[in-house]
Amino acid sequence: MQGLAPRMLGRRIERVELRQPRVLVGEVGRAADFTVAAVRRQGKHILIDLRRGRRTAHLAVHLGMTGQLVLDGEPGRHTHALFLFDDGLRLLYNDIRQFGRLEFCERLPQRFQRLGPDPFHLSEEEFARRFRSRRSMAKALLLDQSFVSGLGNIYADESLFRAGIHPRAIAARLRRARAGGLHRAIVEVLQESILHGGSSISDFVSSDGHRGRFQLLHRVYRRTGQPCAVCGVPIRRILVASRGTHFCPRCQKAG
DNA sequence: ATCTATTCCTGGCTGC
DNA sequence: TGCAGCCAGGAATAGA
Repeated sequence: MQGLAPRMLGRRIERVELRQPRVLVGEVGRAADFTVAAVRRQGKHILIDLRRGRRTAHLAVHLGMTGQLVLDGEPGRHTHALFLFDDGLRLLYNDIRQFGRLEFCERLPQRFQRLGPDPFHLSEEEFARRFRSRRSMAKALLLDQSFVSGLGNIYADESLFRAGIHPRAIAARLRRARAGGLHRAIVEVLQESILHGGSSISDFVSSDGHRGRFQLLHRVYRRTGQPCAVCGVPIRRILVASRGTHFCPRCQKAG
């Protein structure tokens, strides 16, 4: 997103080419003739605010697992939309598994109002209060976008590991200090991954498939059977909220 | 409120 | 070497 904004801001969309209807919502072609007024993020959604005279609209993008927004790349077999700007800049939306969505809308859909707060904009106290008011499992809560927005499977597992909290721990049963520690772990993990380029969309240009440095930071995610970096006990994998969940059975406690 | 299962889809992996 | 079968996963949805 940070890579997208400087180049797209103020540019007018001259032409739109659409390939795979499945990932497209609304009449994406109507984005033509609009100018990019802002590029921002809400949870896992990237919002491209558009303006044409007094009219406003949005391109709302959710990358899902394998979606990519690519500037000036070559369109391939997984390119579903192509935006050509007035200065020759080209924006591609690629998505291999088509779990992502690219939507054109005049007003943001309801689901945006249901998005919970960004972890960065929550105080530790507020997070702990919200967290301890819920009776669901810690991992499920972190994945619930109406509780906090922006966390996916990787960062949920990594945050719980750093906080030493078992993914199946009941949120309401954790002591306040532990809930606060979880908020610190979340912010730490997110900041660290951003620092290592994990969230910079323009870095995804490499066609060699999502191999960012952030993978080197993972201490539990997809490390099943490998020794815990802290205590050496093998990392375990279980299902929580129908999601593959990785944790250290010694370092992460339910209490 | 909160749980599970299901659906979408493709590439990567396993095993024969 | 080829190919079938299985699996992951974000979020919406249905049903408990």
